[in-house]
Amino acid sequence: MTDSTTAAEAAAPSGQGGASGALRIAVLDRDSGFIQVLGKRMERLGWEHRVLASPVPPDAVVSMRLSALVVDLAVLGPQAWEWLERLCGTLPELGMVVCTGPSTVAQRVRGLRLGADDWITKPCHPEEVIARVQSVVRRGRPPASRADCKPLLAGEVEIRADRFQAFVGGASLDLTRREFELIELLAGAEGRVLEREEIYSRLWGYTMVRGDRSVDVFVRKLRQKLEKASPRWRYIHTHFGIGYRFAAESLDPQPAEAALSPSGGEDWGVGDERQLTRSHQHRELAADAR
Amino acid sequence: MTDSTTAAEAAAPSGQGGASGALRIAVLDRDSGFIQVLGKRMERLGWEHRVLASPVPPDAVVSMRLSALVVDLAVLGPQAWEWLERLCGTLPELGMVVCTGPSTVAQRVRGLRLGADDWITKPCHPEEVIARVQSVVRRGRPPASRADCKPLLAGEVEIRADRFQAFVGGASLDLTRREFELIELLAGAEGRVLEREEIYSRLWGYTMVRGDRSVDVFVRKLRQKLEKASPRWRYIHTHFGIGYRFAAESLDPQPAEAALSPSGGEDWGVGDERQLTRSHQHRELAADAR
DNA sequence: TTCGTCTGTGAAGATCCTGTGACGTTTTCC
DNA sequence: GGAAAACGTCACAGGATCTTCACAGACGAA
Repeated sequence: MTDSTTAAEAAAPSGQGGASGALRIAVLDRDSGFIQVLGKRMERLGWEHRVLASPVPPDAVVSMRLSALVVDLAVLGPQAWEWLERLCGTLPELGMVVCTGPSTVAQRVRGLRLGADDWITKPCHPEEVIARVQSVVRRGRPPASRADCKPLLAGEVEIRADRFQAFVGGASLDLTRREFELIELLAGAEGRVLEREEIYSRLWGYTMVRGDRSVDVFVRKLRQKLEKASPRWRYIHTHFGIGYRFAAESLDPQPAEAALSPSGGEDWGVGDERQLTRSHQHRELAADAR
Repeated sequence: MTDSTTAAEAAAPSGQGGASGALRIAVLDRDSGFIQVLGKRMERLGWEHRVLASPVPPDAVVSMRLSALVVDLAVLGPQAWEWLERLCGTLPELGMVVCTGPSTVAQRVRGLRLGADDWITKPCHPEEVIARVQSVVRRGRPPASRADCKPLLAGEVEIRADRFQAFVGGASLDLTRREFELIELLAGAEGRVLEREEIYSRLWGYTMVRGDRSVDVFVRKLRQKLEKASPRWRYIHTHFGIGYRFAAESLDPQPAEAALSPSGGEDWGVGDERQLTRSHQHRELAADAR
């Protein structure tokens, strides 16, 4: 391989750089002086970084779980645009900073339109590159730190982002990281149907390839644990051909509504929902219960 | 106020530009030539934009619900940095693009660190500004889910894109994916007649072969479910030899029009419609009433 | 009114989708 | 270094959904 790595991997919570300040950056360039200076600077910041000397297939980039990629288009040769487009298409979350020699307005516009997040013209000061990378990464990341959001409640389940866990009656569901991310995502969108592709791209950070069953498998695992801990409720509902929807629904006839009603938030009439999905429920429950 | 506005306000759903491509942009600059060219370009893109000629207090910016702000620091004078910092602190979601005259690396780094999302050096090409604004907004905005579009209302039916479902009186119609796509398409074009070929190509993604009955079959399924859930209304109207038209029409004598009229919103001349389809309607009602 | 064409309808078969258990690989923790 | 846990992939079975077909009824032009 044409790369070198530094620093310990940093349990990147969601496929992207960690919640702390530590980033994973790759630099695709051949200008050894530039690389060296930049590398030193990043090291001082505690960023993981690796240098790539030759074009890397998008798939390989995916597996690097980067926060951002700094790339000199010159290294890519004639297929630069195609490469850029493919990569940005695959990893929309990845911060893509083009740092390359003199260019025309048209080229810069093209690059930005294809998905690049910033374009720096060489020669440039490494500090500016750093600042722009930070800017790009900062922007791509949701501002809220997970610590300070209050726990989500749904049915008997309590989802606590600060602990990466869900609880039922105080007992942990013992969710793995992926399982937790999934329930957090679903519950955060309570009521809405999330498409598989969306779930996948938000959890894994890149676009799902057709036929991938990972989401389904994790939904099953989640359901199993939820079912075991809270057997009288159904939480995850399948929408055939689309994806999944999270909504706590009691299996008991009419469980005193008030007692366990979910978070107050802006829900569009959960009451409705209860009734209106009657027929729906049958199907879903039938499906769920099997 | 020192600003001029174009375009009607457009209930920007979530503080960011709408789910479509329409953005709300403000330009804080005094270079009239630059402003004009940029304005023209944005207009062509259908963006709402306003020009600010003097520093605006952050609170005022908040109320503008912008997607992005393009600012020339020169206009801000000596308090530029403080202003920038305050604004970025207040509105981390706002895309902040600095577009200003020659600067030092230190200045650019400082600006980016304070929260600017991009920094363009004048003189620059308006197209590049546009592209960079797009890039900044694209990055800041979650991949644009269909979640935040408000439900469509027609007669007794409520179509909710976030749930991939239609509801009547709170009860789900239990539409399959295709059925939902169809009702969404038809209702989205309420009043207009959609040709089979168009429906087909928009739903299936490729052109319909002559003799294909798929559209008809799905219209029937939809009608069945609508009829069952909302028997006193007709929604889908056949236009012989052409295609279908969606319009909620009550079968009750004259149900005080106002009481049950559909969503208030921007109407595409319902009045017209009523008249011009007069002859048509006879036919339709006859057909429908069977 | 008559005929050719278009649309509504029900049903059957093909197709696609999801739930599930199992297995090999990678990561984490001793 | 080794065991355990977590992860990702696969194949299969059962369902849900889609597509196609044939026929009957409706429509429009002559």
